[in-house]
Amino acid sequence: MATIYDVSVMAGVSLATVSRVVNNNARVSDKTRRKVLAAMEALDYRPNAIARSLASNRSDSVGVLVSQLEGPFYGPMMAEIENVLRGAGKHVIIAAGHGDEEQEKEGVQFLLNRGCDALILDVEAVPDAYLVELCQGQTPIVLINRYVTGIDDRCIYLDNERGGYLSTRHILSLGHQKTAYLSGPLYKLDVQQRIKGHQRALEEAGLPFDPELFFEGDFHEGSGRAGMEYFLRLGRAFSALICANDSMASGAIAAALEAGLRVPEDLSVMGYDNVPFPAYISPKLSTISNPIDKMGKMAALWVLQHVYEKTGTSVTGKFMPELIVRDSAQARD
Amino acid sequence: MATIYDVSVMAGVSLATVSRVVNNNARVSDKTRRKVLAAMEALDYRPNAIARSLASNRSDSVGVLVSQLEGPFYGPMMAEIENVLRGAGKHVIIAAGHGDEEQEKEGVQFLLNRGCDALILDVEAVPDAYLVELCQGQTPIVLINRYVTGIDDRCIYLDNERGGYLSTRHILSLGHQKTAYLSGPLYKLDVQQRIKGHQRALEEAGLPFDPELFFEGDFHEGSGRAGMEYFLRLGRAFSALICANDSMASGAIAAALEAGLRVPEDLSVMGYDNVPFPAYISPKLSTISNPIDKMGKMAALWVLQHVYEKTGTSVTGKFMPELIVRDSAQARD
DNA sequence: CTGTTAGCGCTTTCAG
DNA sequence: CTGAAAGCGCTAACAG
Repeated sequence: MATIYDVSVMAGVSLATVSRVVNNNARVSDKTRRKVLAAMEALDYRPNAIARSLASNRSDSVGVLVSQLEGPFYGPMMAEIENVLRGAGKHVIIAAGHGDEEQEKEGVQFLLNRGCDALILDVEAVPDAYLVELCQGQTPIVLINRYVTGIDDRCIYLDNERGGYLSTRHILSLGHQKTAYLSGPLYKLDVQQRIKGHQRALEEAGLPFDPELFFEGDFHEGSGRAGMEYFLRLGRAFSALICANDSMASGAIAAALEAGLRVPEDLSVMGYDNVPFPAYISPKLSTISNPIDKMGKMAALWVLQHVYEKTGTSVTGKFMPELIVRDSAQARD
Repeated sequence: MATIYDVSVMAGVSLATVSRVVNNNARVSDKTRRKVLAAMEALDYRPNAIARSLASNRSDSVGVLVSQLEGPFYGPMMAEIENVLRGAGKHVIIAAGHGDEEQEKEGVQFLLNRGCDALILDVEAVPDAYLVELCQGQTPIVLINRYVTGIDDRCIYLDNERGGYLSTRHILSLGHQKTAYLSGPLYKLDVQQRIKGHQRALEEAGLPFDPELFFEGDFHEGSGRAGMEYFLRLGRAFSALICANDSMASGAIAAALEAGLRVPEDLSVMGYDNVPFPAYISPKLSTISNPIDKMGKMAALWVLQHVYEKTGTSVTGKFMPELIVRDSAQARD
């Protein structure tokens, strides 16, 4: 691999001059530039990113930490981040936190040690205080999918209370009175907020919240099945099931169908997140939009503006969910 | 940020000694080691990965290039790679190639310049020759989802001809005579192989391949819809649709249902890939397993063995697809 | 406009 | 077992 030194020798100039033409950040005479470019070409010179980082203390790369790589949720987000950043000549280093505090912290350290110019974090297990402290550090941080007071300006998040409210209000407006709720892990803030919205809609309609018709799942299909089976065993009547995400809704529907229920004729089901797949299969899932991809894009734009000083559209932190009516929920007869 | 120098001063030893205890690769007296560890602790010292890479010419990170970040397909693969590597203290840098030759090459360059110790590539647009040359270079390469003669030992791939064969044979064994084929992009090798397998099954059954009942999609749901609509407009009779992946199968089923067809009563549909979602919704998709996650794991193991010299299970390159019978295809009445 | 010269933080011979 | 010292490839003052 040719180094900057090889190029400088071949072009008959100094290291510094080669560096200047590579970085295109200082005046170089046209003639010299041409000589250098020719040498670079001849030697197939590629600047060593590592050395450059060490010397300049920036890496033209931003770190992204997501809780998981698989599943339908984070893909679109990562794709958008990568898109925006790649367009600006920056690169993305991805790590996974697996929803575990230790692993999340480790991932952050890894990205920091690798000299990322900024971090985009989707973390759920670390405490707020840790994040506040992190924001004090040298490396700029953006939080996605989480709201932390004190560092509001670094947060890009969905109004989950509203999402929960919209979902339940839709069900109630269809005439359902008895509803079951299939929740995500209760320690997660967004889960709590979705429940809050659910309860607000109930209250507004003068309906009680029934803690028995409530099941705490883990956001995966399997726990959707488990939840449905639990509700069925309970033997309590309910005509609608409100789920905290689409994956669990899918699992629940599968279990319901297997138990001989028709969806939506016998049971209406609401999802949440508007993940791509369920829209394509029967019954199409009614759900709440969660523009996670747009949030990813926004995070990337924030980084571009604040770290790389590109100007552009202004960045907004709070996103609004929307009701998406399809076929899995219908009016109660 | 504390540097190795700060630690050496505080511990009253030389840089070299600190380096030795950090890397744990040379004998250091217990007493010295303790002093150093204490100093590291006190200063909250974190080795700078960039500097370490520059000096040692290895980065403890491996680059992964996938064609796309979104979609249900690559998530599980990346997750497995990350899992295996993280378990060995290595890290993953992910880039996307978007199925475009320029972007794929750029991505490879990026990963190379970042000093990755090895590359795991899922590329589709670059020519074989490029890959062969790449394998000549310093950085070890593993190819996933692609077979290139000459570098067989670097390839981890699925027997797609067999997958195509299994899918079609299943349909024919159910008594279907008229089948339509919804293909992926024809320039892709695996697509061509799936078609080959399809044709072999047809031939074996003494049935002709009908080029009219053939549609080239792009592997996304939208083209599944488009394909179905195309076949419907054609007005030709067929009782089964064989798809080159699950996403297109989902789209096709959606379009079929909207057109008033029942699946599988009026139309049997086969998918390919065994992506998570379609299993959970009605009708559950019959498909061909594509153990992409296992292939990812295998690639990571290869790297562990060949690059980091960890021993372990032996690595096999060729994976066999399996038929997964669910509900979207049934016997013709 | 161009060259010289210190480093960036760490690893790695080579002596001792 | 430990220390001194020479880089890894590049950037960024500072002179000229």
